[in-house]
Amino acid sequence: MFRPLLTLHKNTPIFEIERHYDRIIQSCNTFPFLTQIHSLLTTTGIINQSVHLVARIIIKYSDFLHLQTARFLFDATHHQSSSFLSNTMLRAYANSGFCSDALNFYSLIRKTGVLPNNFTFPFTLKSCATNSVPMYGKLIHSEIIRTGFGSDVYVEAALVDMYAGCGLIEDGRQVFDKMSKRDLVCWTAMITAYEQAERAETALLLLHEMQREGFSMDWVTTVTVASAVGQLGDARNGRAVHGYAIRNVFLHELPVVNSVLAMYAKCGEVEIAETIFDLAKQRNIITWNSMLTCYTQNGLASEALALFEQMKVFGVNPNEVTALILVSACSYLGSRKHAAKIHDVIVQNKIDINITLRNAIMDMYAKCADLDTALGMFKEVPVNCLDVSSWNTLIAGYGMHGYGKEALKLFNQMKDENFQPNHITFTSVLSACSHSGLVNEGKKCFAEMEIFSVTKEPKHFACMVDMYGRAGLLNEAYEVIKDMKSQANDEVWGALLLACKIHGNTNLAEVAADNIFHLEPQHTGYYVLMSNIYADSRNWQEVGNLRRDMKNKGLRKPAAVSLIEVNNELHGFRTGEQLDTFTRNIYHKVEQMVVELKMEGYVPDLSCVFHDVEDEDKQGMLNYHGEKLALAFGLMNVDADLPIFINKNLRVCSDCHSVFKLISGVYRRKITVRDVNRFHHFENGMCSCSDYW
DNA sequence: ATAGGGTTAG
Repeated sequence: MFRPLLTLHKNTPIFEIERHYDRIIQSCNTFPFLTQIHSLLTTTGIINQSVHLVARIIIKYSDFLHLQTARFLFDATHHQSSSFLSNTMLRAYANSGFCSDALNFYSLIRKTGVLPNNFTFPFTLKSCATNSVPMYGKLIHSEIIRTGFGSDVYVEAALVDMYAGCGLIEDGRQVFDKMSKRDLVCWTAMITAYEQAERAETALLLLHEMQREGFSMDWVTTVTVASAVGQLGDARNGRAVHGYAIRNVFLHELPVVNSVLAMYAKCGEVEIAETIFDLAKQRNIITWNSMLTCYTQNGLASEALALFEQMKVFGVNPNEVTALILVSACSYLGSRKHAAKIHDVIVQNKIDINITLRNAIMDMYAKCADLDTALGMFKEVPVNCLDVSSWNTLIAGYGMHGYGKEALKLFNQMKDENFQPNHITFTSVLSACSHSGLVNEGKKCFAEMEIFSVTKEPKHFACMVDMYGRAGLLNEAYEVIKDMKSQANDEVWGALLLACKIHGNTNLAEVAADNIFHLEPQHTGYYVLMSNIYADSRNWQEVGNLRRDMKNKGLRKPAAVSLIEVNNELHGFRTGEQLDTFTRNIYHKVEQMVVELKMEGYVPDLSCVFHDVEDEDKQGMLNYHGEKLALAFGLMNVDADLPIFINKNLRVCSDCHSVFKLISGVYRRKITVRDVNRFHHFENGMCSCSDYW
């Protein structure tokens, strides 16, 4: 409890009384305690003598997010016309995120004739920035000029930040350029503006300009610069920033640790990120989320989920960002068990499921082959609470499972509900049509893009090429590319290349490959595809040439991983894994499987083996493809009446595809395989993709 | 007796 009033003498000067209560208010840590002090000061009449104490209490109320109580106090005082107290009220609103209240309050005090000063504007501008209300911001800007505060550095920095927050960087830049004297904060504000607008190069150019002017980065600047470098994904530059942070002892600041960690994550330097995480003296939720993101973005979703377990051990509660990261990790893994668990975590921790998170969860279920749950979540939401992404998610979900008709139905329903389809909607619809062989419907949708004034991007053309390719209409596919007004990218040519592989057209394939290798000389997948096409036509010389080409460029086929969940545990299989007793059993099972299938008419597709070896070895290598190992493991361990679900990070090879089809017939098993592009549902010797993928 | 630039997710 605080010292009773009695100990203060009746004649104590007001400044001492102020100092006394000032300390008490500052150290006050509960809301009821604060109201007690408040009423004490009211009954003793002290509050009417001290604007200072009123301000203190207002700020303290806002710390407890009791803005209404703060406002009552403001309205009840006799000092309403003081600029200082109005600024305090404004600050209370602005700093606790009540931005519209702040702006309303600003209008009010302007109307009642309180004079704004150089302190008033930064608070107001901050509210405009976080609220992103450019109209209002510009209005305030003109008032700043009119009232003569246009060349105060604080006000100018706040203006730059306000314009940036409203997405009007150029207006911010104009303010910045006109400044007569710039300090480090202004420079940082401008650099941050570019960084936030994803213009990292410009941000770094401005940084160099700043350094030429003789300023060096402080820790706040370092945070922004690390973000910019992360955007560019340049690991060498990243190490330079990290080094700078170490030399200047900035790593004591948690935001610096977090931004450097996130930077390495974006540069693909998982191990350095891990070291930084391990060595961090303190961690907050952002540190944990950044590390989770690092794993998820670098294809290490299992590590992310394992780290989340750690996080629980440390007693750190997940927030809505954590939820999004975990959901996306699980989408990648395609694990139903984790999907249910993560959904549960979200509910248990009372994380607000806003529409963005809800869409992500629906996407997760779709990618875990659980469309029903996704659809159920969709239907739970009133139509006016959905957004375009909700529709897109479900349309894409149907599409990747090969339910083209349902995807189209949703698309139509979406239009009936007056939602404006965007570029992603059309990508989803077109790819749904293509996955289901709905050529005419696809053509119609493609034409519809103009009606909704959605610009046709390469990815949309790629869908069209894919659609014609699937139908065997290679000329039409080629025409689509020729008709493109913009230049075709590797994605578009890649779709044509795939069509050529499936329909065995080596000549057109060479045209496509030629273009691709010019556009994307580093992309391994296309070399593999083209080399398979040559192998199909028994052109071993060209196969050899391509392989040498790849070797010279230092390209390697990325490691294929197949995941399968058995008894609530996730197992990963890589092609040709080392033999131990565990895998030896599985290899044995595969061989046994192959023998049985051969009796059913299975002929191994040796062209699927990339290596230039004897056919007998090829057969061996084929057998040890990760998805076959996973399947064998599944057959051995999953109950006969349950479906088998395998998730692969690359395309399924055509030999594995035939094996899966045969197994589904001979062993009467339902098998679902998710590859990079889509789902394959195998049943009764057939696949939902109709052998085109 | 008050102020401006800051990190994760999409």
